[in-house]
Amino acid sequence: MPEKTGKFNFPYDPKKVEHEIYTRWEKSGFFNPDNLPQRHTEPYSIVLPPPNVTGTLHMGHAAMLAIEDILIRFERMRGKRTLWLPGTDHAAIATQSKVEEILSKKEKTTRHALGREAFLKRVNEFAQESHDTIVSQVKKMGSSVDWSREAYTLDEARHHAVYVAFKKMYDAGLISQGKRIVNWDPKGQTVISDDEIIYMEEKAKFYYFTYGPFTIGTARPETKFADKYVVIHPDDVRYAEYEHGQTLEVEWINGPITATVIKDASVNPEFGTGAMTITPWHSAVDFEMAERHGLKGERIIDTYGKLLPIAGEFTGMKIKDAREKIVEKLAAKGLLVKADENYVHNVATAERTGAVIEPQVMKQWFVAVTKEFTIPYSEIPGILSGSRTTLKDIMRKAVESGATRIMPERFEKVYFHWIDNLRDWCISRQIWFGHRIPVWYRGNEIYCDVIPPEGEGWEQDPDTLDTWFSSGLWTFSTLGWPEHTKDLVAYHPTAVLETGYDILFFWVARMVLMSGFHLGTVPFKNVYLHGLVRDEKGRKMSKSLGNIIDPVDMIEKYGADATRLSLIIGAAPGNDTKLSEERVRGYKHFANKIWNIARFVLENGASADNVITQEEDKKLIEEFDAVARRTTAHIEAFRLDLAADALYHFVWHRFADILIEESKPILRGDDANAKHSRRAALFALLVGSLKLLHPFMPFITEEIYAGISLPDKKLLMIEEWPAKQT
RNA sequence: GGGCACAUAGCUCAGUGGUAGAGCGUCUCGUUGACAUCGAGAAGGCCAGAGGUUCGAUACCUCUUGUGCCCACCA
Repeated sequence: MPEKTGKFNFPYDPKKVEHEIYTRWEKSGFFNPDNLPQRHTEPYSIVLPPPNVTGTLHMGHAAMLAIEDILIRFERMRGKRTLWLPGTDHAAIATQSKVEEILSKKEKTTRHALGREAFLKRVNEFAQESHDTIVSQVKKMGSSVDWSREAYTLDEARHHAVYVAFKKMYDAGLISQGKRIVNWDPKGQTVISDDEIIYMEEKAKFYYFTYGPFTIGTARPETKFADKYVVIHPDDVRYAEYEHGQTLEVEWINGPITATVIKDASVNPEFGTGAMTITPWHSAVDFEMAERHGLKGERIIDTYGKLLPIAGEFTGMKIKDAREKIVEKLAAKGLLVKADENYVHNVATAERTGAVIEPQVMKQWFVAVTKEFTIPYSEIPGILSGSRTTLKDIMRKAVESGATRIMPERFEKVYFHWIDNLRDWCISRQIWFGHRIPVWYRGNEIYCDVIPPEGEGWEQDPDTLDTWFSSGLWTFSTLGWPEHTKDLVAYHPTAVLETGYDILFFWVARMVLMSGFHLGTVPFKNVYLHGLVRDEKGRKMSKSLGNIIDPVDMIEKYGADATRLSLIIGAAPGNDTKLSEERVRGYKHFANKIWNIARFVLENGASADNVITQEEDKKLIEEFDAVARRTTAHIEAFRLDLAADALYHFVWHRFADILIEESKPILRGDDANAKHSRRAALFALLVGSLKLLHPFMPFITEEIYAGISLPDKKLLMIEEWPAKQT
């Protein structure tokens, strides 16, 4: 009877072993590439997309951690000097609004009541708590990140990098202050960028008013007080009798005004009556039109969404309340022609606060994306060192040239399309949590530098930077830039940036911009975009739907390995994944299967002492080698889903169901040679399978491997990958 | 308005120029020595529709329909 190896007699219990295994890995020091054995030479790096310190990790984060850990563990076993650099993101506006929400709900107070300093203390406390939770969750997933290099977008080193970056771009003339029309969030009391806007479909009333000889259409009567320009298309025959620049006396909301006729080709003659009035201060399109013709605009709405004194009797009213009243007044004056009740349009809302965006003309800081500058050094194909270029050009060429490859490829088109429509990036925010803008004022003097100016009377700009400004530097600020560090030389550009397709523009493009400008290189060679993790019905997971599956719950119940596999198999790059608890449970079964394979093989006396002598056993090894090569090819092609699926199939339905079953009679038979050889084959298959499975299921494979006796055995995480070439 | 995808077994999805695969589910049978967190087997698909290219198309091209997403936004 075969000897019983006690350890394998019990069902596999991930909960018992996972924490201990992670500690073993951490203690080994091998997460840090500096400690890897000599065979690990060629650097390979991934920076972890830093989770926001706004709370806890969700399944999307878990998928990200699983994918990146697979790539890192795979390359580490292949002998690369792997660095996976972790960190967290202060997430400026997201974190600030979260804390403000807590303050208003639980303590009935506001940030203004607390004051800047006290409020920031609260935010930092909150951020610290979130950080600690996130770190523990990252560990639970088995992520082999180098904690010794952990970074935070708001820590000292990153703060320095942000200031240096700002200063350099300021000096190059790419960052400047400008009075332009911006997206004002009246609830958040800050400006936000174009990308932070969500358009919501809304049914509204569309009014037609008499405006002198014209009938004009509008959905926003409350902005019309200062409308002194009536715009028509130059070729519109209905209005041919009116000249561009002609003035007319018209009766309007608060009495007669002088209106000027403007002819502009951007007017759509098909829409409404083909005649409109414009409000340059509160509409981006109107603002541009006004700029074209040198028209004056007036401010009508304040930063709280209330009407200014220009509104006369309506002064101080909220725009929503004022709307009906103004229509009533116009109707009373006989100027209302009709109202269309079924007008559907898209209204811009703020991503964070949900408030309706009120365009305003304000002085803000911008990054110029189409302004030419001389790039001192460039490795980006198509952009020569010392040549004139633009940030937009850098972003385009980086991907166009193939220096950065986006997967799946279809997102490259999306990326180009976005770049073509890109406007200057507004980077100042009127919030407190974040990197304060490194600019100081004294009277008419302005000073920009990494260190504050000397002398009396200087006031620092109260605004902070868009969170994506600091995350744009992430691939190199984490490696010690602006210092010319060893890490920076070895690990930049990084190998892969793996993230959700939803932040392609926010983040990926900004990193390309920043790395291109500051280093003259791309930030990463590959962009791997994963999909969203949805529930089993394909809905987004959300609190209100109550369909959130918590990764920590799944790990507690089924183990990290099963959780990882459920997020990998069936998840092609860029495609959304549907996850259900059933699936996770299914992969727990698979973990148990692996456990029992090991138990069978080891209990039947297989060990490193056996030698393969039989022809059919050699064939088994060949079969395994083919599986190893196929797995390797899939991972190299970033098809982790296919790699994992192929392994799952081989291990369960080939190794367990067929090879082991066929081995039983041999192992119980009388042919000593056959028995010996088959033991060797099963042993080789077991050890090989553990290696192939390790990147996907690191815990159980490491645990089984620990129970096997082998000469020169190391931790499985640094053992050699079975397939040398594909 | 512009663009990008997707449509394959009940469900979730692979796939390839040579008339289809997996997992889960369903059904039947089996099994006290690796594992019931199991095994063997079965049923189940005009590969969305139409046309074209080809000796041959689920796969390549065009159109149609349906679904999802992104961008822009017209007062």
